[in-house]
Amino acid sequence: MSLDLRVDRSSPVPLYFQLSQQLEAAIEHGALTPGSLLGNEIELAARLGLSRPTVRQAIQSLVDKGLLVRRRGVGTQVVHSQVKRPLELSSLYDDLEAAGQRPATKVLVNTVVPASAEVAAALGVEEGSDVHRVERLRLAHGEPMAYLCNYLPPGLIDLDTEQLETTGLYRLMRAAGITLHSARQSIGARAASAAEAERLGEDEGEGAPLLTMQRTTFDDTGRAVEFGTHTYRPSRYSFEFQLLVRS
Amino acid sequence: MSLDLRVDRSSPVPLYFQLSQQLEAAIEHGALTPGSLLGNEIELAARLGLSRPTVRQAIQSLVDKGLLVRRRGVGTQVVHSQVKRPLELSSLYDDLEAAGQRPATKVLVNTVVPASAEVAAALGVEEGSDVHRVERLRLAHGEPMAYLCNYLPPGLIDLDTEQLETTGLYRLMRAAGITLHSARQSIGARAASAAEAERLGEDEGEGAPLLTMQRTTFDDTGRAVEFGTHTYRPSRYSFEFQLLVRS
DNA sequence: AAGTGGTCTAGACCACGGT
DNA sequence: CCGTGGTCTAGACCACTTA
Repeated sequence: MSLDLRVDRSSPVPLYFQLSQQLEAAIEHGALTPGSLLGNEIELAARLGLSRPTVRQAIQSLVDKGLLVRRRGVGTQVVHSQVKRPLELSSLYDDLEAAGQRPATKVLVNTVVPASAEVAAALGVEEGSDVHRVERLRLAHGEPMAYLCNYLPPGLIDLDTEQLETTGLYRLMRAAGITLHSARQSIGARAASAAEAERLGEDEGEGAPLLTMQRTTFDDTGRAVEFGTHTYRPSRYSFEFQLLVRS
Repeated sequence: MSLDLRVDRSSPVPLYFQLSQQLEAAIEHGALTPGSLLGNEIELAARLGLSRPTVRQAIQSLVDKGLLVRRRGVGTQVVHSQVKRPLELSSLYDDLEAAGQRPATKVLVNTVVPASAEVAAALGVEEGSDVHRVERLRLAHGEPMAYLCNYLPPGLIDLDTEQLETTGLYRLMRAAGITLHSARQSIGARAASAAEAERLGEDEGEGAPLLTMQRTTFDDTGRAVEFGTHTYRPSRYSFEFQLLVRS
């Protein structure tokens, strides 16, 4: 059926990006079915009036996303997949909002404290120097879901309690011009203390299983911009993500 | 210091790959320090006798890995980082081996069973059709660390109990010519049943917190090749990984 | 204004997979 | 053998950052 592809050369959007978006959309809503061939690059380039490298760049970006597979001597195929989106550095707030869970946040603490050894090591600052400390309780449908304790280096961002209650920390950082780049995460589990169980509303009380996550986030210059220790109610939350095999 | 870079045109290894490997090695052992500029692409291309697109391809691959950052009008910098390796589809066996933990495996069950509704949905086979079922206990230093229950579609791979005890499932699949492509994971926590606690040697017994993981793995044609339900002793294991922000 | 990366072209030859 | 993707070249112009 030949797929209606076209590029707009007067647009400021790069040509390869226009093409990759259209291909992705075609895959998304089923115009390109799993397993179907994409047709060779030279023909595709000729049809669109583009050079082969430009077409390759578009296709490669979708291969990197895991939507397409290329095989020498065969061609480029749509992956056969239940595959949807790759793992990304996600915000719990955004995750909940996307799931239609109506997230709410209660800021418990928003202050400046001297950095403990652990926090200093994670953020790359002097032990005992001032860092921001924010403790929040995240609720969904009025039920506690997670307890979030975060540390931030000073002077990076203005931590307004009201803003923290209406949006996520990541969104605030991005709005402050910080380009998030990578994060190191550790996910584990342990038994709750009596105080933790109480805080999260776990009826089981002390000893109830908790899902824990520690994360240090870096901006594009490699500086640590946030260190967080989070605990989740496992009955309410789990981490779901998609991995791609690195080639 | 100018960094001793060179390419071997008689090698079958692609030029861009030779270059990216040398740059990565230079970053790894500190010849290129965090924050340092890489010098402009044109000059680098001229110095190596390569074309600019080839040099760009080398640099881009390191940008994708999170080792370099590019800025228009500024240049290409080494990321400032504690950043090491990106998240990959990992094998518990390989992880443990890399950590010097001397993994051992005890195969508890290796049989063929009719697929339950959950397994059938995950593997994309008919409910009640035959699937392989493997239950293993993974030990490190002689201590139980995880209980692994996996299902595989029939006819994919020869599941030899002896091989399963000496290596990981992923390595067996790769050796059988299966190209792993992506996986969908869910990580959570819950309380152990009495039997589970016993199996993992948790003294706390029933109610002890467990770290749980469910994973469906797909090959490069998008077919599900493995579905697993794993439980880990949280005192012995946690998931550690690095995320990159998708651009 | 100068220098950087971002995009794009129009070719070329090679390696691999299937016939 | 032919067709595919994989790699590579030698240019070009543009957009952005910094001084």
